[in-house]
Amino acid sequence: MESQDLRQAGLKVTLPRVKVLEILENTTQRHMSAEDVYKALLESGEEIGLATVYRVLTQFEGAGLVSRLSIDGGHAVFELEDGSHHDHLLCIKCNRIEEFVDDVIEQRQRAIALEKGFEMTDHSLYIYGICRDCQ
Amino acid sequence: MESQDLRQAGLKVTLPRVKVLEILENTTQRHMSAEDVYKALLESGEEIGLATVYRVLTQFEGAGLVSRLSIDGGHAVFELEDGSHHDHLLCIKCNRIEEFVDDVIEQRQRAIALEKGFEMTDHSLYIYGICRDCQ
DNA sequence: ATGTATGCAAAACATTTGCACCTGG
DNA sequence: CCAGGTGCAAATGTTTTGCATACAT
Repeated sequence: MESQDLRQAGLKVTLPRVKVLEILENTTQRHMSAEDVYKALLESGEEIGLATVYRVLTQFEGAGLVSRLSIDGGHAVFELEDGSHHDHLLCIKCNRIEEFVDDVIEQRQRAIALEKGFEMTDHSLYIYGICRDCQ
Repeated sequence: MESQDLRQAGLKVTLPRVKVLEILENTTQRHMSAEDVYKALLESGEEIGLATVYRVLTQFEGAGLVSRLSIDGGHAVFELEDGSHHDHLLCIKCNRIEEFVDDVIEQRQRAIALEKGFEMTDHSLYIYGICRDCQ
């Protein structure tokens, strides 16, 4: 139940937060922008402001419930956090997003950070291309 | 000489283009935002509009004279293109940007795209961390 | 009750665009 | 001369914020 997740995350259980979480959990589309979530809310008859959607998603990110991807600069999409780190492949034609995990890359990144004297805190990797269906 | 580079890139040699290119070539700071370039122009006494700086940088990108990096979503910086592909390490404290090349990662990316049926067109990899001097 | 959350409208921000004017070849 | 480039101001799209009101605990 969503209320539990919210309470555990230290967030007060409010209608907008429950509804946004419901949308994220029930969508077939794993990656949604704030606007997408907002539209989905309107479609399910919820009167929630776009500003609130942004606020809620940002809080969810802070609480570790979702993660934010920054696609092509100036457009964020959110995905439910499932604990498993992964990177993304994006189709530049249909905007499909696929996920992948690659231990070799993960390890090399750590090695590079070390070499350069950086304490790695995060990384972002996007592979852009044309997916099977769009070729 | 800058005029040559511009002509070769198929761009008419105009004052704004020459000046922007000069800034990029003479700055110690390899990575500059449009705003940075604009300010540098003002400081060197050039009256060039910010809109023009954006237009020029975009044309330069198209012509392969510079490449555009999209840092943390919604803020682009430009670097002179030197022909060598590389990725970036960013210090989250001092905003320093370092470059690196890693063939293992490059190759793995290609392999992943292939596996997923994507025809890879591009990729972006940023490692975030705290640099030696900021730790 | 009371501190937090929300809605709305307005602001912020980086970037782009329309249009009249200017300029390079 | 004339296509293309520029400056300015206004528009854009996304995200954030101020503030008065509403709500969860």
